[in-house]
Amino acid sequence: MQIYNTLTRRKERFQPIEPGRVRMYVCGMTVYDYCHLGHARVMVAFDVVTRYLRWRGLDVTYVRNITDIDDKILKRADENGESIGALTERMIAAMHEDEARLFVLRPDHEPRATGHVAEIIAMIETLIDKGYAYAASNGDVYYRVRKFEGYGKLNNRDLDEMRSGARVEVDEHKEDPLDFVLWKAAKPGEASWSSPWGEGRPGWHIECSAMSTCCLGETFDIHGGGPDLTFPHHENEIAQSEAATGKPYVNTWMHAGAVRVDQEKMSKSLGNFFTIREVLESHDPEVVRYLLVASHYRSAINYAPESLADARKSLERFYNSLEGVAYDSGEDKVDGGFDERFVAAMDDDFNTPEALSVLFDLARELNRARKEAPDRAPPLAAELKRLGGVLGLLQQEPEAFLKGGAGVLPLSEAEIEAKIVARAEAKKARDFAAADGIRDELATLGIILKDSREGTTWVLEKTD
RNA sequence: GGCUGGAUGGCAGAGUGGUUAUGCAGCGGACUGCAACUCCGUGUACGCCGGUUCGAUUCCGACUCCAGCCUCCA
Repeated sequence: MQIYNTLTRRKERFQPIEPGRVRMYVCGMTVYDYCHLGHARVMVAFDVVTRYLRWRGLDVTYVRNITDIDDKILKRADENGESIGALTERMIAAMHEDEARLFVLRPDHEPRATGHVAEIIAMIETLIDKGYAYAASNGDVYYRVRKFEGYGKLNNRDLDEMRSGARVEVDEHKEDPLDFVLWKAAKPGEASWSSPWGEGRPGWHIECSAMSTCCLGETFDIHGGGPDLTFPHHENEIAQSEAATGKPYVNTWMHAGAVRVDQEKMSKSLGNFFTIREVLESHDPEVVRYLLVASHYRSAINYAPESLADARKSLERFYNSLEGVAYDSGEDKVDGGFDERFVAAMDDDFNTPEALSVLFDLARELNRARKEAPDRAPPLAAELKRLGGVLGLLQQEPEAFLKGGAGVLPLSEAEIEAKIVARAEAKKARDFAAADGIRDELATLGIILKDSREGTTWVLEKTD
Protein backbone atom coordinates (compact mmCIF):
# COMPACT_ATOMS: atom_id res chain seq x y z
CA MET A 1 0.00 0.00 0.00
CA GLN A 2 0.99 3.58 -0.63
CA ILE A 3 0.91 6.59 1.64
CA TYR A 4 1.79 10.17 0.78
CA ASN A 5 4.72 11.25 2.91
CA THR A 6 4.77 14.95 3.72
CA LEU A 7 8.53 14.78 4.18
CA THR A 8 9.34 13.54 0.69
CA ARG A 9 6.22 15.03 -0.90
CA ARG A 10 5.27 11.90 -2.77
CA LYS A 11 3.43 8.67 -2.34
CA GLU A 12 5.61 5.92 -0.98
CA ARG A 13 5.16 2.25 -0.43
CA PHE A 14 4.32 1.75 3.21
CA GLN A 15 6.32 -0.83 5.11
CA PRO A 16 6.15 -0.98 8.88
CA ILE A 17 9.45 -1.16 10.73
CA GLU A 18 8.31 -4.30 12.45
CA PRO A 19 6.33 -6.52 10.08
CA GLY A 20 2.68 -6.67 11.00
CA ARG A 21 2.91 -3.89 13.55
CA VAL A 22 2.28 -0.17 13.03
CA ARG A 23 3.22 2.50 15.52
CA MET A 24 1.45 5.78 14.96
CA TYR A 25 1.57 9.07 16.84
CA VAL A 26 -0.79 11.96 16.17
CA CYS A 27 -0.61 15.41 17.70
CA GLY A 28 -3.75 15.91 19.70
CA MET A 29 -5.53 18.81 21.28
CA THR A 30 -4.54 21.58 23.60
CA VAL A 31 -7.43 21.31 25.99
CA TYR A 32 -8.49 24.83 26.81
CA ASP A 33 -11.68 24.89 24.71
CA TYR A 34 -14.13 22.64 22.89
CA CYS A 35 -13.00 20.84 19.75
CA HIS A 36 -14.00 22.35 16.42
CA LEU A 37 -14.45 20.80 12.99
CA GLY A 38 -10.76 21.13 12.22
CA HIS A 39 -10.06 18.85 15.14
CA ALA A 40 -12.82 16.55 13.94
CA ARG A 41 -11.07 16.30 10.59
CA VAL A 42 -7.86 15.07 12.19
CA MET A 43 -9.66 12.73 14.56
CA VAL A 44 -11.69 11.16 11.77
CA ALA A 45 -8.81 10.98 9.29
CA PHE A 46 -6.58 9.03 11.64
CA ASP A 47 -9.47 6.99 12.89
CA VAL A 48 -9.99 5.82 9.32
CA VAL A 49 -6.28 5.08 9.02
CA THR A 50 -6.38 3.03 12.19
CA ARG A 51 -9.55 1.18 11.32
CA TYR A 52 -8.33 0.36 7.84
CA LEU A 53 -4.85 -0.82 8.84
CA ARG A 54 -6.38 -3.01 11.53
CA TRP A 55 -8.91 -4.39 9.08
CA ARG A 56 -5.99 -5.30 6.86
CA GLY A 57 -4.58 -7.34 9.70
CA LEU A 58 -1.96 -4.98 11.07
CA ASP A 59 -1.48 -4.54 14.78
CA VAL A 60 -1.76 -0.78 15.21
CA THR A 61 -0.67 1.10 18.29
CA TYR A 62 -2.23 4.53 18.08
CA VAL A 63 -1.02 7.27 20.40
CA ARG A 64 -2.54 10.74 20.47
CA ASN A 65 -1.29 13.16 23.05
CA ILE A 66 -3.09 15.74 25.14
CA THR A 67 -1.43 19.08 25.81
CA ASP A 68 -2.73 19.95 29.23
CA ILE A 69 -0.32 22.70 30.18
CA ASP A 70 0.48 25.79 28.12
CA ASP A 71 -0.06 29.55 28.00
CA LYS A 72 -3.57 29.42 26.61
CA ILE A 73 -4.65 27.01 29.30
CA LEU A 74 -3.22 29.20 32.04
CA LYS A 75 -4.95 32.21 30.58
CA ARG A 76 -8.31 30.52 30.13
CA ALA A 77 -8.30 28.97 33.59
CA ASP A 78 -7.56 32.37 35.01
CA GLU A 79 -10.35 34.01 33.00
CA ASN A 80 -12.81 31.33 34.08
CA GLY A 81 -11.70 31.49 37.66
CA GLU A 82 -11.22 27.72 37.71
CA SER A 83 -8.18 25.61 38.37
CA ILE A 84 -6.06 24.36 35.50
CA GLY A 85 -6.91 20.81 36.42
CA ALA A 86 -10.65 21.50 36.47
CA LEU A 87 -10.51 23.19 33.07
CA THR A 88 -8.46 20.51 31.38
CA GLU A 89 -10.46 17.63 32.86
CA ARG A 90 -13.64 19.26 31.68
CA MET A 91 -12.32 19.76 28.15
CA ILE A 92 -10.84 16.28 27.95
CA ALA A 93 -14.18 14.79 28.94
CA ALA A 94 -15.90 16.94 26.31
CA MET A 95 -13.40 15.86 23.68
CA HIS A 96 -14.02 12.21 24.46
CA GLU A 97 -17.72 12.78 24.24
CA ASP A 98 -17.40 14.54 20.88
CA GLU A 99 -15.20 11.92 19.29
CA ALA A 100 -17.35 9.07 20.54
CA ARG A 101 -20.38 10.67 18.92
CA LEU A 102 -18.46 10.89 15.63
CA PHE A 103 -17.75 7.15 15.80
CA VAL A 104 -14.07 7.83 16.41
CA LEU A 105 -12.39 5.01 18.31
CA ARG A 106 -10.27 6.04 21.24
CA PRO A 107 -6.52 5.93 20.68
CA ASP A 108 -4.64 3.22 22.57
CA HIS A 109 -2.79 5.79 24.63
CA GLU A 110 -3.46 9.43 25.36
CA PRO A 111 -0.39 10.63 27.19
CA ARG A 112 -0.64 14.00 28.87
CA ALA A 113 2.19 16.48 29.01
CA THR A 114 1.84 16.89 32.75
CA GLY A 115 2.27 13.15 33.18
CA HIS A 116 5.62 13.12 31.36
CA VAL A 117 7.56 15.99 32.83
CA ALA A 118 10.35 13.69 34.03
CA GLU A 119 10.95 12.33 30.52
CA ILE A 120 10.79 15.82 29.09
CA ILE A 121 13.42 17.08 31.52
CA ALA A 122 15.61 14.07 30.77
CA MET A 123 15.42 14.76 27.03
CA ILE A 124 16.29 18.41 27.52
CA GLU A 125 19.29 17.40 29.61
CA THR A 126 20.46 15.12 26.85
CA LEU A 127 20.11 17.93 24.34
CA ILE A 128 22.12 20.26 26.56
CA ASP A 129 24.80 17.61 27.03
CA LYS A 130 25.08 17.16 23.29
CA GLY A 131 25.29 20.87 22.67
CA TYR A 132 21.89 21.21 21.00
CA ALA A 133 20.35 23.27 23.78
CA TYR A 134 21.35 25.90 26.28
CA ALA A 135 19.95 27.37 29.46
CA ALA A 136 19.55 31.12 29.29
CA SER A 137 19.92 33.56 32.12
CA ASN A 138 16.16 34.07 32.41
CA GLY A 139 15.58 30.43 33.36
CA ASP A 140 14.37 29.36 29.90
CA VAL A 141 16.08 26.60 27.97
CA TYR A 142 16.33 26.99 24.20
CA TYR A 143 17.05 24.68 21.29
CA ARG A 144 20.06 25.75 19.23
CA VAL A 145 18.47 25.53 15.81
CA ARG A 146 21.59 26.22 13.77
CA LYS A 147 23.35 23.30 15.38
CA PHE A 148 20.95 20.77 13.85
CA GLU A 149 21.95 20.15 10.30
CA GLY A 150 18.67 19.01 8.80
CA TYR A 151 16.58 21.81 10.24
CA GLY A 152 13.89 22.80 7.76
CA LYS A 153 13.87 19.61 5.71
CA LEU A 154 10.22 18.77 6.35
CA ASN A 155 9.16 22.18 5.09
CA ASN A 156 11.87 22.69 2.53
CA ARG A 157 12.96 25.74 4.35
CA ASP A 158 16.20 27.60 4.52
CA LEU A 159 17.21 29.14 7.83
CA ASP A 160 18.54 32.33 6.34
CA GLU A 161 15.49 32.91 4.24
CA MET A 162 13.24 32.44 7.20
CA ARG A 163 14.89 35.35 8.88
CA SER A 164 14.00 37.63 6.06
CA GLY A 165 10.41 36.50 6.59
CA ALA A 166 10.71 39.00 9.42
CA ARG A 167 7.98 37.81 11.69
CA VAL A 168 10.55 36.21 13.92
CA GLU A 169 10.72 38.06 17.17
CA VAL A 170 14.11 38.91 18.52
CA ASP A 171 14.63 37.85 22.09
CA GLU A 172 17.71 39.00 23.91
CA HIS A 173 17.96 35.68 25.73
CA LYS A 174 18.20 33.68 22.54
CA GLU A 175 21.45 33.11 20.69
CA ASP A 176 19.48 33.15 17.47
CA PRO A 177 15.97 34.47 16.88
CA LEU A 178 14.93 31.12 15.42
CA ASP A 179 15.82 29.16 18.54
CA PHE A 180 12.73 27.85 20.23
CA VAL A 181 11.90 27.20 23.85
CA LEU A 182 12.23 23.76 25.42
CA TRP A 183 11.64 24.77 29.00
CA LYS A 184 9.83 27.87 30.05
CA ALA A 185 10.62 29.52 33.38
CA ALA A 186 7.55 30.06 35.54
CA LYS A 187 6.42 33.48 36.61
CA PRO A 188 5.65 33.78 40.31
CA GLY A 189 2.41 32.00 41.12
CA GLU A 190 2.24 30.03 37.87
CA ALA A 191 1.89 26.27 37.82
CA SER A 192 5.38 24.84 37.64
CA TRP A 193 7.68 21.85 38.06
CA SER A 194 11.15 21.75 39.53
CA SER A 195 13.99 21.29 37.10
CA PRO A 196 17.74 21.69 36.94
CA TRP A 197 17.04 25.16 35.51
CA GLY A 198 14.61 26.20 38.20
CA GLU A 199 10.84 26.21 38.42
CA GLY A 200 9.11 26.06 35.05
CA ARG A 201 7.07 24.07 32.57
CA PRO A 202 7.73 22.23 29.33
CA GLY A 203 7.64 23.93 25.95
CA TRP A 204 5.08 22.64 23.50
CA HIS A 205 7.38 21.01 20.98
CA ILE A 206 9.42 18.93 23.39
CA GLU A 207 6.28 17.31 24.80
CA CYS A 208 5.59 15.46 21.62
CA SER A 209 9.17 14.31 21.20
CA ALA A 210 9.25 12.98 24.73
CA MET A 211 5.82 11.38 24.71
CA SER A 212 6.12 9.74 21.31
CA THR A 213 9.50 8.27 22.17
CA CYS A 214 8.22 7.16 25.49
CA CYS A 215 5.16 5.38 24.05
CA LEU A 216 6.46 4.17 20.70
CA GLY A 217 10.24 4.15 20.73
CA GLU A 218 12.91 6.32 19.14
CA THR A 219 11.86 5.58 15.56
CA PHE A 220 8.28 4.83 14.63
CA ASP A 221 6.15 4.38 11.53
CA ILE A 222 3.63 7.19 11.16
CA HIS A 223 3.39 10.63 12.65
CA GLY A 224 0.24 12.59 11.90
CA GLY A 225 -1.35 15.89 12.67
CA GLY A 226 -3.17 18.90 11.39
CA PRO A 227 -2.04 20.89 8.38
CA ASP A 228 -0.71 23.81 10.36
CA LEU A 229 1.70 21.75 12.41
CA THR A 230 4.35 21.06 9.79
CA PHE A 231 6.10 24.25 10.76
CA PRO A 232 7.40 24.83 13.25
CA HIS A 233 5.98 22.08 15.45
CA HIS A 234 6.95 19.01 13.50
CA GLU A 235 10.15 20.51 12.27
CA ASN A 236 11.10 21.10 15.89
CA GLU A 237 10.13 17.60 16.90
CA ILE A 238 12.47 16.19 14.30
CA ALA A 239 15.28 18.44 15.46
CA GLN A 240 14.77 17.51 19.10
CA SER A 241 14.34 13.79 18.68
CA GLU A 242 16.98 13.15 16.08
CA ALA A 243 19.51 15.27 17.93
CA ALA A 244 18.75 13.46 21.18
CA THR A 245 18.74 9.91 19.83
CA GLY A 246 20.91 10.13 16.75
CA LYS A 247 18.29 8.04 14.95
CA PRO A 248 15.63 8.78 12.37
CA TYR A 249 12.52 9.97 14.17
CA VAL A 250 9.63 9.14 11.86
CA ASN A 251 9.32 7.16 8.63
CA THR A 252 6.07 8.56 7.27
CA TRP A 253 4.63 11.97 8.01
CA MET A 254 0.92 12.40 7.34
CA HIS A 255 -0.96 15.67 7.45
CA ALA A 256 -4.70 16.16 7.14
CA GLY A 257 -6.17 18.93 5.00
CA ALA A 258 -7.63 22.11 6.41
CA VAL A 259 -11.25 22.82 7.10
CA ARG A 260 -12.17 26.22 5.72
CA VAL A 261 -15.10 28.54 6.08
CA ASP A 262 -15.70 30.98 3.26
CA GLN A 263 -12.36 29.92 1.78
CA GLU A 264 -10.56 30.85 4.97
CA LYS A 265 -8.99 28.53 7.44
CA MET A 266 -11.23 27.61 10.33
CA SER A 267 -9.24 28.44 13.42
CA LYS A 268 -9.44 29.66 16.92
CA SER A 269 -7.40 32.73 16.14
CA LEU A 270 -9.70 33.78 13.29
CA GLY A 271 -12.71 33.04 15.45
CA ASN A 272 -14.58 31.50 12.52
CA PHE A 273 -14.81 28.00 13.92
CA PHE A 274 -17.75 25.71 14.47
CA THR A 275 -17.43 23.42 17.44
CA ILE A 276 -18.31 19.79 17.04
CA ARG A 277 -20.98 19.94 19.70
CA GLU A 278 -22.53 22.98 18.15
CA VAL A 279 -22.88 21.23 14.79
CA LEU A 280 -24.19 18.06 16.41
CA GLU A 281 -27.02 19.95 18.04
CA SER A 282 -28.85 19.94 14.74
CA HIS A 283 -27.20 17.19 12.72
CA ASP A 284 -26.82 13.47 12.94
CA PRO A 285 -23.21 12.72 13.91
CA GLU A 286 -22.87 10.23 11.11
CA VAL A 287 -23.73 12.96 8.62
CA VAL A 288 -20.84 15.02 9.92
CA ARG A 289 -18.52 12.06 9.74
CA TYR A 290 -19.68 11.27 6.22
CA LEU A 291 -18.92 14.82 5.14
CA LEU A 292 -15.38 14.41 6.40
CA VAL A 293 -14.87 10.98 4.86
CA ALA A 294 -16.34 11.99 1.49
CA SER A 295 -13.27 14.10 0.74
CA HIS A 296 -9.73 12.83 0.60
CA TYR A 297 -8.02 13.32 3.96
CA ARG A 298 -5.31 15.54 2.48
CA SER A 299 -7.50 17.94 0.55
CA ALA A 300 -8.89 21.12 2.03
CA ILE A 301 -12.62 21.17 2.52
CA ASN A 302 -14.77 24.23 2.59
CA TYR A 303 -17.35 23.85 5.28
CA ALA A 304 -20.76 25.24 4.56
CA PRO A 305 -23.66 24.18 6.75
CA GLU A 306 -25.58 23.36 3.54
CA SER A 307 -23.02 20.74 2.57
CA LEU A 308 -24.37 18.61 5.40
CA ALA A 309 -27.62 18.27 3.49
CA ASP A 310 -25.78 16.58 0.64
CA ALA A 311 -24.02 14.28 3.05
CA ARG A 312 -27.34 13.36 4.57
CA LYS A 313 -28.80 12.52 1.16
CA SER A 314 -25.90 10.26 0.34
CA LEU A 315 -26.27 8.39 3.59
CA GLU A 316 -30.01 8.09 3.03
CA ARG A 317 -29.23 6.28 -0.19
CA PHE A 318 -27.15 3.73 1.70
CA TYR A 319 -29.62 3.29 4.50
CA ASN A 320 -32.56 3.03 2.12
CA SER A 321 -30.83 0.14 0.43
CA LEU A 322 -30.10 -1.58 3.73
CA GLU A 323 -33.50 -0.97 5.27
CA GLY A 324 -35.54 -4.10 5.75
CA VAL A 325 -32.93 -6.55 4.50
CA ALA A 326 -32.42 -9.33 7.00
CA TYR A 327 -28.85 -10.49 7.10
CA ASP A 328 -26.29 -11.60 9.59
CA SER A 329 -22.72 -10.52 9.73
CA GLY A 330 -21.52 -14.03 9.12
CA GLU A 331 -22.66 -13.97 5.50
CA ASP A 332 -20.20 -15.19 2.92
CA LYS A 333 -18.31 -12.70 0.84
CA VAL A 334 -20.10 -11.75 -2.34
CA ASP A 335 -18.64 -11.76 -5.79
CA GLY A 336 -18.65 -8.69 -7.94
CA GLY A 337 -15.21 -7.44 -7.00
CA PHE A 338 -16.45 -4.87 -4.49
CA ASP A 339 -14.06 -5.93 -1.80
CA GLU A 340 -11.08 -5.84 -4.16
CA ARG A 341 -11.96 -2.40 -5.50
CA PHE A 342 -12.47 -1.10 -2.01
CA VAL A 343 -9.07 -2.35 -0.94
CA ALA A 344 -7.40 -0.94 -4.05
CA ALA A 345 -8.88 2.48 -3.33
CA MET A 346 -7.90 2.47 0.32
CA ASP A 347 -4.46 1.07 -0.37
CA ASP A 348 -3.87 4.13 -2.51
CA ASP A 349 -3.25 6.64 0.25
CA PHE A 350 -6.62 6.03 1.92
CA ASN A 351 -8.72 7.22 -0.99
CA THR A 352 -12.04 7.28 0.83
CA PRO A 353 -14.00 9.08 -1.94
CA GLU A 354 -13.04 6.32 -4.32
CA ALA A 355 -13.87 3.71 -1.70
CA LEU A 356 -17.29 5.30 -1.23
CA SER A 357 -17.94 5.14 -4.94
CA VAL A 358 -17.45 1.38 -4.66
CA LEU A 359 -19.97 1.31 -1.85
CA PHE A 360 -22.49 3.21 -3.98
CA ASP A 361 -22.05 0.62 -6.72
CA LEU A 362 -22.58 -2.03 -4.11
CA ALA A 363 -25.74 -0.31 -2.89
CA ARG A 364 -27.10 -0.20 -6.43
CA GLU A 365 -26.37 -3.89 -6.83
CA LEU A 366 -28.15 -4.50 -3.55
CA ASN A 367 -31.19 -2.50 -4.69
CA ARG A 368 -31.36 -4.51 -7.88
CA ALA A 369 -31.03 -7.76 -6.01
CA ARG A 370 -33.86 -6.82 -3.68
CA LYS A 371 -36.17 -6.75 -6.66
CA GLU A 372 -34.77 -9.38 -8.93
CA ALA A 373 -32.91 -11.89 -6.80
CA PRO A 374 -33.90 -11.59 -3.15
CA ASP A 375 -31.54 -14.39 -2.14
CA ARG A 376 -28.59 -12.27 -3.11
CA ALA A 377 -29.67 -9.28 -1.05
CA PRO A 378 -28.58 -10.39 2.43
CA PRO A 379 -24.96 -11.10 1.52
CA LEU A 380 -24.75 -7.85 -0.41
CA ALA A 381 -26.17 -5.94 2.54
CA ALA A 382 -23.74 -7.63 4.88
CA GLU A 383 -20.86 -6.66 2.59
CA LEU A 384 -22.04 -3.07 2.42
CA LYS A 385 -22.25 -2.80 6.15
CA ARG A 386 -18.93 -4.53 6.63
CA LEU A 387 -17.03 -2.25 4.23
CA GLY A 388 -18.88 0.81 5.50
CA GLY A 389 -17.73 -0.12 8.97
CA VAL A 390 -14.11 0.10 7.87
CA LEU A 391 -14.79 3.80 7.29
CA GLY A 392 -16.73 4.05 10.54
CA LEU A 393 -20.00 4.43 8.64
CA LEU A 394 -23.31 2.60 8.25
CA GLN A 395 -23.30 1.02 11.68
CA GLN A 396 -26.64 2.44 12.79
CA GLU A 397 -29.91 0.59 12.33
CA PRO A 398 -31.26 1.89 9.01
CA GLU A 399 -34.60 2.72 10.57
CA ALA A 400 -32.99 4.62 13.39
CA PHE A 401 -31.04 6.77 10.96
CA LEU A 402 -33.94 7.32 8.57
CA LYS A 403 -36.47 8.05 11.26
CA GLY A 404 -34.53 10.39 13.38
CA GLY A 405 -31.10 11.08 14.58
CA ALA A 406 -31.03 14.71 15.47
CA GLY A 407 -34.66 15.34 14.54
CA VAL A 408 -37.55 15.65 16.93
CA LEU A 409 -40.61 13.62 16.10
CA PRO A 410 -43.75 15.75 15.82
CA LEU A 411 -45.93 12.71 16.54
CA SER A 412 -45.37 9.55 18.51
CA GLU A 413 -44.49 6.44 16.55
CA ALA A 414 -47.80 4.91 17.59
CA GLU A 415 -49.69 7.89 16.21
CA ILE A 416 -47.83 7.62 12.94
CA GLU A 417 -48.54 3.89 12.74
CA ALA A 418 -52.23 4.57 13.36
CA LYS A 419 -52.30 7.02 10.47
CA ILE A 420 -50.59 4.51 8.23
CA VAL A 421 -53.21 1.91 9.10
CA ALA A 422 -56.00 4.39 8.41
CA ARG A 423 -54.45 5.22 5.06
CA ALA A 424 -54.14 1.54 4.16
CA GLU A 425 -57.81 1.08 4.89
CA ALA A 426 -58.73 4.07 2.77
CA LYS A 427 -56.62 2.71 -0.05
CA LYS A 428 -58.26 -0.66 0.26
CA ALA A 429 -61.63 1.06 -0.06
CA ARG A 430 -60.17 2.91 -3.07
CA ASP A 431 -60.78 6.18 -1.33
CA PHE A 432 -57.60 7.72 -2.67
CA ALA A 433 -58.57 11.22 -1.72
CA ALA A 434 -58.69 10.22 1.92
CA ALA A 435 -55.49 8.19 1.61
CA ASP A 436 -53.62 11.06 0.01
CA GLY A 437 -55.01 13.42 2.60
CA ILE A 438 -53.39 11.39 5.35
CA ARG A 439 -50.14 11.19 3.42
CA ASP A 440 -50.10 14.93 2.80
CA GLU A 441 -50.90 15.65 6.41
CA LEU A 442 -47.91 13.60 7.51
CA ALA A 443 -45.74 15.18 4.83
CA THR A 444 -46.38 18.65 6.18
CA LEU A 445 -45.02 17.33 9.48
CA GLY A 446 -41.92 16.11 7.66
CA ILE A 447 -42.91 12.45 7.68
CA ILE A 448 -42.52 10.84 4.29
CA LEU A 449 -44.22 7.53 3.59
CA LYS A 450 -42.68 4.81 1.50
CA ASP A 451 -44.79 1.93 0.17
CA SER A 452 -43.36 -1.41 -0.75
CA ARG A 453 -44.59 -4.95 -1.13
CA GLU A 454 -43.80 -5.60 2.50
CA GLY A 455 -45.88 -2.65 3.67
CA THR A 456 -45.48 1.03 4.41
CA THR A 457 -42.54 2.55 6.21
CA TRP A 458 -41.73 6.16 6.92
CA VAL A 459 -38.76 8.43 7.23
CA LEU A 460 -38.28 11.81 8.76
CA GLU A 461 -37.53 14.39 6.14
CA LYS A 462 -34.53 16.34 7.25
CA THR A 463 -32.76 19.27 5.79
CA ASP A 464 -29.67 18.73 7.94
C1' G B 1 9.40 37.84 -0.24
C1' G B 2 10.44 32.23 0.71
C1' C B 3 8.17 27.43 1.00
C1' U B 4 3.83 24.05 0.21
C1' G B 5 -0.70 22.68 -1.99
C1' G B 6 -4.81 23.63 -5.22
C1' A B 7 -7.94 25.34 -9.85
C1' U B 8 -12.60 19.23 -12.83
C1' G B 9 -19.71 19.35 -15.50
C1' G B 10 -25.42 23.35 -11.77
C1' C B 11 -23.16 21.85 -6.62
C1' A B 12 -19.89 18.44 -3.94
C1' G B 13 -15.79 15.43 -5.21
C1' A B 14 -12.26 11.26 -7.25
C1' G B 15 -9.33 10.00 -11.26
C1' U B 16 -6.91 9.15 -15.94
C1' G B 17 -2.13 10.13 -21.89
C1' G B 18 -7.10 7.81 -26.00
C1' U B 19 -12.64 4.17 -23.30
C1' U B 20 -18.81 5.60 -17.39
C1' A B 21 -15.82 8.01 -11.28
C1' U B 22 -19.34 8.59 -7.55
C1' G B 23 -23.22 11.42 -4.77
C1' C B 24 -26.82 15.47 -4.98
C1' A B 25 -29.71 18.41 -8.37
C1' G B 26 -31.93 18.41 -13.61
C1' C B 27 -34.18 15.83 -17.84
C1' G B 28 -36.66 11.26 -20.22
C1' G B 29 -38.63 6.39 -19.15
C1' A B 30 -40.15 2.09 -15.74
C1' C B 31 -42.53 0.79 -11.10
C1' U B 32 -46.92 3.17 -8.35
C1' G B 33 -54.06 4.50 -8.09
C1' C B 34 -50.88 9.15 -7.58
C1' A B 35 -46.40 9.76 -4.85
C1' A B 36 -42.00 8.42 -1.93
C1' C B 37 -38.17 4.58 -2.24
C1' U B 38 -35.96 1.97 -6.28
C1' C B 39 -34.45 0.68 -11.34
C1' C B 40 -33.07 2.02 -16.60
C1' G B 41 -31.37 5.98 -19.72
C1' U B 42 -29.40 10.96 -20.06
C1' G B 43 -24.24 15.84 -19.52
C1' U B 44 -18.99 18.11 -26.28
C1' A B 45 -16.45 18.94 -17.13
C1' C B 46 -11.46 19.43 -16.80
C1' G B 47 -8.31 28.03 -14.99
C1' C B 48 -5.33 30.59 -19.21
C1' C B 49 -1.28 30.35 -22.95
C1' G B 50 2.45 27.66 -25.22
C1' G B 51 5.27 22.84 -25.83
C1' U B 52 5.93 17.33 -26.21
C1' U B 53 2.64 13.57 -28.58
C1' C B 54 -0.88 10.28 -33.71
C1' G B 55 -3.73 12.06 -29.40
C1' A B 56 -3.40 15.98 -23.02
C1' U B 57 -8.05 17.53 -18.46
C1' U B 58 -3.90 14.02 -17.43
C1' C B 59 3.34 15.10 -18.98
C1' C B 60 6.66 19.84 -19.42
C1' G B 61 7.17 25.37 -19.19
C1' A B 62 5.13 30.30 -18.51
C1' C B 63 0.88 32.93 -16.60
C1' U B 64 -3.58 34.10 -13.66
C1' C B 65 -6.27 33.19 -9.42
C1' C B 66 -7.17 30.70 -4.50
C1' A B 67 -5.56 28.66 0.07
C1' G B 68 -1.96 27.19 3.87
C1' C B 69 2.79 27.82 6.54
C1' C B 70 6.86 31.32 7.69
C1' U B 71 3.58 34.16 15.15
C1' C B 72 -0.38 30.50 19.00
C1' C B 73 -3.41 27.38 15.96
C1' A B 74 -5.77 20.55 13.99
